[in-house]
Amino acid sequence: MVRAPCCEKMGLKKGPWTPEEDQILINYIQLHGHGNWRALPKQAGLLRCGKSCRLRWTNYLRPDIKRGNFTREEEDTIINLHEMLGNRWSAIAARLPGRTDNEIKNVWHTHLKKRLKHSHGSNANNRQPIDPSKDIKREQQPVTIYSPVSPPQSSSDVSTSENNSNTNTFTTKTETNEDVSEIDENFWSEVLSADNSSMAADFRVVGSDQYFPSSPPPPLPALETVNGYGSNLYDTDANMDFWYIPFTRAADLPELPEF
DNA sequence: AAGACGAGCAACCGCAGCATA
DNA sequence: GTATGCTGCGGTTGCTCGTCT
Repeated sequence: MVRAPCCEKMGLKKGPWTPEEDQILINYIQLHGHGNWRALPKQAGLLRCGKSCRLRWTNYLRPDIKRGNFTREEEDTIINLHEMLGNRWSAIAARLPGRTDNEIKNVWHTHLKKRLKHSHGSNANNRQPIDPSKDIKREQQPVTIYSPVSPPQSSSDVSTSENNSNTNTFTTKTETNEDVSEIDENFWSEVLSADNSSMAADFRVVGSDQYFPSSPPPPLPALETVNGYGSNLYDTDANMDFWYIPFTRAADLPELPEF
């Protein structure tokens, strides 16, 4: 089996895009969309392969791309999601509006890996707090309870309190990279039937994101204290039919280590 | 001032997965 | 069931620019 000739051998251009090429691509996609990437360059009059066009569009020219430095919150989100998903950059990018998988990958390799290394020494894969400034004992982290059945509509609907060491913890399976765990049907009724104070006693943030099959809830306000990471409380996953909440009802979690 | 070096980032490469014939 | 084509993804490369010596 002979591999198809690469762009260069086909007389197609490689390397950095010129502003003129960018404009041609933008104009074409605005007029016709990008149904077939392979056919696009020919139809648009570009001496590029379809792959190159797609990459240029998705990573740079798309109108919803957010340019500029990553905020601390975005970096924390990436670290958090990477811990959960691994090198699934596109899945991570799906939760960071305006950021591309390529950009996130670059940021990870250039900034975040180093940051993690400095935070935890050589063991970058453990589950200890990421930022030294957030290096607080789990028992001191604020507790935040949300009901995915009826998501809170404002920050006043959120129950937050300081945790205590006598937590009677409900738990569920820790999320793996690939699986979506099933939540037993009693779970959310337990949550909903609990008043705020008992919820604070029953649940705690354990520093792990959790997916819950559900329809996407309405947007929530960002809460700076949640999970110590300052991220939104939940986010939708563009590719999957569920959403996640950055706390875990931790049924089968192992004993949390003391720090 | 200039060369060496390293960081950051855009772009490329190759593979896997999916759809279709 | 198999071959083929297309797209998307993750790993990697190499260019550019800033900093250091």
